[in-house]
Amino acid sequence: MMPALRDNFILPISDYDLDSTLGCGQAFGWERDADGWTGAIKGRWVRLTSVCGGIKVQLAQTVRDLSWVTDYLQTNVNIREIIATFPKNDEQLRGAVKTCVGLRLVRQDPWECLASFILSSTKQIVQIRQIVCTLSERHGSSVIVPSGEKARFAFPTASQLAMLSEVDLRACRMGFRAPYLLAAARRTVSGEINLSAIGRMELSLAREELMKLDGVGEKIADCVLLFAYDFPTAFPVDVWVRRVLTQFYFHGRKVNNHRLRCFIEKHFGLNAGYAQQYLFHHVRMTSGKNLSATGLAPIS
DNA sequence: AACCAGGGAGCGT
DNA sequence: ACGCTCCATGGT
Repeated sequence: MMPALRDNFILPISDYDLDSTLGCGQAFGWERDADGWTGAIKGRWVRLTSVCGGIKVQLAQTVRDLSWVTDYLQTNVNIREIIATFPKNDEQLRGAVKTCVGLRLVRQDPWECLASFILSSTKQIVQIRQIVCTLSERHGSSVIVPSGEKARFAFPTASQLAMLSEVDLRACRMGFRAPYLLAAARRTVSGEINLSAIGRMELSLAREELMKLDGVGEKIADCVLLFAYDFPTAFPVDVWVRRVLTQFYFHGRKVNNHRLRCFIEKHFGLNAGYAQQYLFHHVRMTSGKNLSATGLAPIS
């Protein structure tokens, strides 16, 4: 029997915190208001609200198939099973997990994720959001929204960006990242870099492939591998993660990259990427720094 | 008003 | 392998 045509659903799920998941800097196209988050998945308008027992999903049009939403939100993932794969005797990590209950990883579109993270270098979360928003408004396709809702725009496709000029991109306030993004778009369109094929590669090869792109180093490659592709051991190391790793596991002494990667590989296990996300979120929340500029403070 | 944020390229060591 | 500077922008 076919499921009914509906434009709103409740996804029954526990341990899913929308605020930390959509606001923590893994995806940049979501907008928060008083009671929920609005964004677009695969060019379709979506509004998500935390309700008792799950997540309320509102759409602009009726659908039968919700798999594009559940795939994005990864609501089929059993987070307890993931956490159970973390190292048993790591009290520091356990503590981080405890302070971040409900933090999840979502599964993003590879191009949008790659482009967003090319834009992320040396930028704070609010600024990345700002750039993504401007870029989408000016160069992305408009999305069908329910009556009364404000206009929304999908993140521009590689083809949409490839035909622009560096000047057009710089006008979206992305500075020196403009030539990187433009080249990535053009090389994606030309097929020189094949984003679908990357998902089928072995992790280290996929990483090398992404790092062929100008403006994509280890950190950004790992973000794309973790947030867009199914590589649960990808482990992005930014300054925050490096900081928390040296504190927790190296007595605050500095470690070279090689030793750090060796440690990560042998310590965190099958779902290292999730562990990274908990450590990242935890250290940012507890660093004592003013997070108002990061977009995290008003969310939590 | 200088300085900071903070990833990657490109350099020199 | 390591360290340094620059990049563009917006916030403090």
